[in-house]
Amino acid sequence: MATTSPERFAALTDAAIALIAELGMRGLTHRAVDARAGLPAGTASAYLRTRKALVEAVVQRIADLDTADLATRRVPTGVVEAAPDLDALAESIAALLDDWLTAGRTRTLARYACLLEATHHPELRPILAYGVAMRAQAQALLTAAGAPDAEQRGSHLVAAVDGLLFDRLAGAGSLAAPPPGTPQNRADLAAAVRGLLRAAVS
Amino acid sequence: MATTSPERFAALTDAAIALIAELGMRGLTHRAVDARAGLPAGTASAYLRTRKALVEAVVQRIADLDTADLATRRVPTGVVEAAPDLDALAESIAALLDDWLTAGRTRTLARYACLLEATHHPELRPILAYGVAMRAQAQALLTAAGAPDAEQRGSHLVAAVDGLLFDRLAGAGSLAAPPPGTPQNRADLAAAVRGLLRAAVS
DNA sequence: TATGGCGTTCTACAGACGTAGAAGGGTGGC
DNA sequence: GCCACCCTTCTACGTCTGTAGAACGCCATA
Repeated sequence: MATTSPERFAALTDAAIALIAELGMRGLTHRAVDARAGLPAGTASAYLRTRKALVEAVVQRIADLDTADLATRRVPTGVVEAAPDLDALAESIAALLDDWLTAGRTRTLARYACLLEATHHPELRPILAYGVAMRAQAQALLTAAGAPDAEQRGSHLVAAVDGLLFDRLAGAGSLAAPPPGTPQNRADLAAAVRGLLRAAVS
Repeated sequence: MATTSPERFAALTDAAIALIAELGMRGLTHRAVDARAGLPAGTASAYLRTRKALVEAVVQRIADLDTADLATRRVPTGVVEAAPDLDALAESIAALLDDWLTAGRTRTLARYACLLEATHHPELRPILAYGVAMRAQAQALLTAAGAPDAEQRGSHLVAAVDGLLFDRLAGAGSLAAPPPGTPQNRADLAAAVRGLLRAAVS
């Protein structure tokens, strides 16, 4: 219960996220977190005694960063009106995806690892927060656009966009896809998202 | 090098896949595989001495099962003609997804875990070829349908469909989504896939 | 200056893990 | 009937991991 220094706590969880991204869940150990964070051995164990606590802290941290991230990226103004500017929206979503593939790649990798872990550990459900937020935004958009079945379509839309993200992340389509961070990739992603948006509102 | 009994080998890799699905990559150990397969302790270690070999065998097995699975599910006849029956195709894709969420859930979970693992272990990448096969089919379809940018759109399509699968698997959309295996789920998936197909060919 | 509390750092330990090699046992050739 | 071979099974061992608790040092108070 020695949760006294917030920056120390943040350093630990960030180190844990980096480890998960680099080595997978298997690489997440108390000692590795200490080393990665540059803190004396035993620190992670003192702050988060059990491994469960460690994983839960990671999930909470990712969820917090995600919601903060999504909050700063508001949907472009004028988009949720009756005649939404789908192209502009597609661009901004593509930019988000590209960010999550480059600067935010670490967190994205860790998030998917936790998502998989949450399959058999319901207490990790907070990791789903980003999806919930995105779904809400999508459903609001589709409702405003007057699309039928906004709830269902919004959910499908988010899932499909998530698929694009995972695809680029895992390199499944690496044969033809441009590397993340390049203008081509953003353009390619924007084209894909544009198609998805158009289909959702039609 | 004692790879003598094929059914023993298959039992080991299947047990390994089940373990990954249940406990994640962290649960994949030689001893756990032995126990799960009901074979004497030390068997997995004898067949697949290093952990790397164990993981690679798992990946290979998943890839084999995937390609065998996809080979039996041929695209419905008359679909790749000039006027493809998108609704029928959507139905059959939805059926595949639903199968992979129920009967094939174990393998689906293990596949995503391996996909994530392949991110930092390139030697695992070439073996996970299920996406390649699906992409080829999608691109052939779109080409036949006369869609522009068939290659790019086919890739996006597969990624989006994969997103639907992962979404249902991880329960991200569990708030509103019907449980896998039910007719509602198949119908819901079919609706989503239909939208994606229509957008891809337009 | 002494003292008490509290956050930090270190040490301990049991169990699990990866890996290697020895022991065991059954089968085919001679 | 005997032997050699090879697959299987068992044992060994050094390392890593999770978890606990003791030792330490710092700061505030008296």
